[in-house]
Amino acid sequence: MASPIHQRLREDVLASVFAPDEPLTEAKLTERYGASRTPVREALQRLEQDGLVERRGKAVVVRTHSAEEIIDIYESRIILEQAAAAKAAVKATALDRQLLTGLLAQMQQLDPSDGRALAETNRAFHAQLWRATHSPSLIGLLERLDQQVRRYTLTTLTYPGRWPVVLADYAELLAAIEGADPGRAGDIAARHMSEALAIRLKMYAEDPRTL
Amino acid sequence: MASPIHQRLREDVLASVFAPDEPLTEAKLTERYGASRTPVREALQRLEQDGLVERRGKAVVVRTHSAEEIIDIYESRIILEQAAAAKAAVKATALDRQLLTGLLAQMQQLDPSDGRALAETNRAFHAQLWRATHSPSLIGLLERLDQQVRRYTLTTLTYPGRWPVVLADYAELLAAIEGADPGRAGDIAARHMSEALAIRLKMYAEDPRTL
DNA sequence: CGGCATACTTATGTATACAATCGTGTACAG
DNA sequence: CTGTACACGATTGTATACATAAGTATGCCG
Repeated sequence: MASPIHQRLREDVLASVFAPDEPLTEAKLTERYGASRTPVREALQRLEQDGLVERRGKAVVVRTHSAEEIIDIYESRIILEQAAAAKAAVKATALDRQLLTGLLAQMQQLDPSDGRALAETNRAFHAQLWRATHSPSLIGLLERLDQQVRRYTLTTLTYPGRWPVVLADYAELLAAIEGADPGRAGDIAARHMSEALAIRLKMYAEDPRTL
Repeated sequence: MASPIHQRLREDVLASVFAPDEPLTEAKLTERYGASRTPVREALQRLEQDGLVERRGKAVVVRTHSAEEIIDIYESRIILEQAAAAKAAVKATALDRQLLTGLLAQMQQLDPSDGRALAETNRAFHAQLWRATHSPSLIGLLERLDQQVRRYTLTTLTYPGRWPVVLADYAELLAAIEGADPGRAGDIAARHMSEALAIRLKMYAEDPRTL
């Protein structure tokens, strides 16, 4: 499986290639990706199940989220990230810790204005933290939630003054994991995600279009 | 959408109609459900994404879980059920509480040996509790986890002495929700699910085939 | 002039034909 | 007798033709 057009369409949706109300007709995608309707339909179905697109009437459009929905997803994610951090503190192997340390070092050398690089490495750090739980179900749930808001997450990292705090949080989190302290690791993760939500809310209040 | 054969196939998989290593060939399903390959393939893909079937080499088979995997899923579910109960204590409407009360009353009048009825109403109770959170993301995550182990959950409820404890837990949980006490509601839910996991582990130790 | 019915256009839902691939069995060689 | 290579069969992946239904525009009637 893992049809190439499935991934290409996903990337395009996440990269906001399509307007929020632009109908993703099978004919259009067929031409765009040079495949027939069958694999296109398959890709659309998968993205629909992932919550990245939705059927509106007959047409399929990229799914947008209201402010309430994004808050809701964030709140669920706070819970899962807390649980993941706590579990990682118990289950992480030496390799996991090494990889996390390396990623943090990488992040510390980035240009804080390069939003794209920030988002990319930040995501890699989170993904590695999830893997460090060695819990397939947790990883699956977190990936699912992350995907649904990935189109929006770029913005919080470039919020004035945010990036240094992120780095400090991660350093503290790693220390808690090194110390095998699940309670502290969970608290840090929960606080970190709560702050991210708070920033998002503030940004929304300042300019509702940032959604 | 909501193809009827998708639901039928799902029900059959959950009802263990197919052997764990029986290949679900499209030809066979085509004949069984009287549809062509296209909708059958669609159904298979959806079930695959739901984690109910998996591709083994070329064939698709119903997914089985090792003891470790089931424990892992339970542990994630403990976290989510705790969060859901806590949130329900805050967000539940009068209607939600009424529905939960009604379901509990129903459960108290069931024959404790009728495993099928127990499982059914128990599931309805959980589902209503999830809805009482009014959190689409939480509901989605819990539904996802539940589906993956639904084939196994029947058994814990009929474990000797378990059912009365379940009813007592639910009554206590409802009281916490009525009292709008999220901490207590979460604790009860977490304890309840932990006990369910413990029972499953005990059953597995007594007879590994119960998986 | 406005609303509703109806025909038409366009997109999706379904079936089937064709292509490619994977697994398997068999035959041959070492 | 065993390991490997090759060929065949079965099953899935892809393309396309056909059926159906939803959305839309137009024209007629009120």
